[in-house]
Amino acid sequence: MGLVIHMAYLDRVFHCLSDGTRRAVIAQLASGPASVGELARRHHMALPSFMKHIRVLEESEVVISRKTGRVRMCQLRPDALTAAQGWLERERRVWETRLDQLDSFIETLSEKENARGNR
Amino acid sequence: MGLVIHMAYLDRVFHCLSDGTRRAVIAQLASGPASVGELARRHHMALPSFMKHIRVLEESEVVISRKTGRVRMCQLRPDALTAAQGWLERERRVWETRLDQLDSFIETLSEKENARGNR
DNA sequence: GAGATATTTAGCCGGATGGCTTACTGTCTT
DNA sequence: AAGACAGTAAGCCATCCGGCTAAATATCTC
Repeated sequence: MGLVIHMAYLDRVFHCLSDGTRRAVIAQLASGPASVGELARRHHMALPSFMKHIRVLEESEVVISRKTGRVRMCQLRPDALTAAQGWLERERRVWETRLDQLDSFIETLSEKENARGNR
Repeated sequence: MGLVIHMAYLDRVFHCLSDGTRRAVIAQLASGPASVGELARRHHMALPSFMKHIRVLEESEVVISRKTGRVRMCQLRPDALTAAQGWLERERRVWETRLDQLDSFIETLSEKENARGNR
């Protein structure tokens, strides 16, 4: 049950990362907070279009923003990318373990092969 | 120029990962190859719908498949997730470096603060 | 309080996505 | 050669995506 939520969360994070503009924003925010306006200026894009990206970034919990006066400042969340990274690492671990097992299986096979050859 | 291609590639990989069904397929393939039919059976889904996922997985170069006779076997590519993982790690590194710098900046500040206090 | 500034809201648009069914094409199996 | 089986092709459909413009809403600044 909590699993479903978790799934939907990964859906959102990876979807968020699947767009070049959003990845660029993340990259920029990694070196410090910035206002929506500052961020938008670097991407030849109308502000309302850009705002949609900000919303996606926030909904996927990669970015937080807070408005003071008329300017909204954005920053990366401390644990922004850990969920995505975590999933990838776990999968990779399974996958590599299996490859290792396969290797040693093949090794075993060729040892047997040798043994047979030495008969 | 090669950069653009690289971007589009990341787009595809992350988009590929943004769907729970496809992540489940990857998880399953991590523990060994399987046919399209076997894979489809575990996801209450019509085969043609499922095939679209397989196509996405192949286009994002996460999975390879080969048809022998009437059955198509799928497996993970050896370097399936490295691009995605690589991007995440690089971003995270920048982000953490900055946090460290921020820490030491704050530390410097409070040292100055102390110095001033000691005047 | 008028005007500049920084968003924000609303809504349009073409194209992609992710599900479906139905019909076709090969490849076994008997 | 007939029928079962595994996958594909074609095309329908609702919804989402990522861009746009035009108009509204605050919040400075003078």
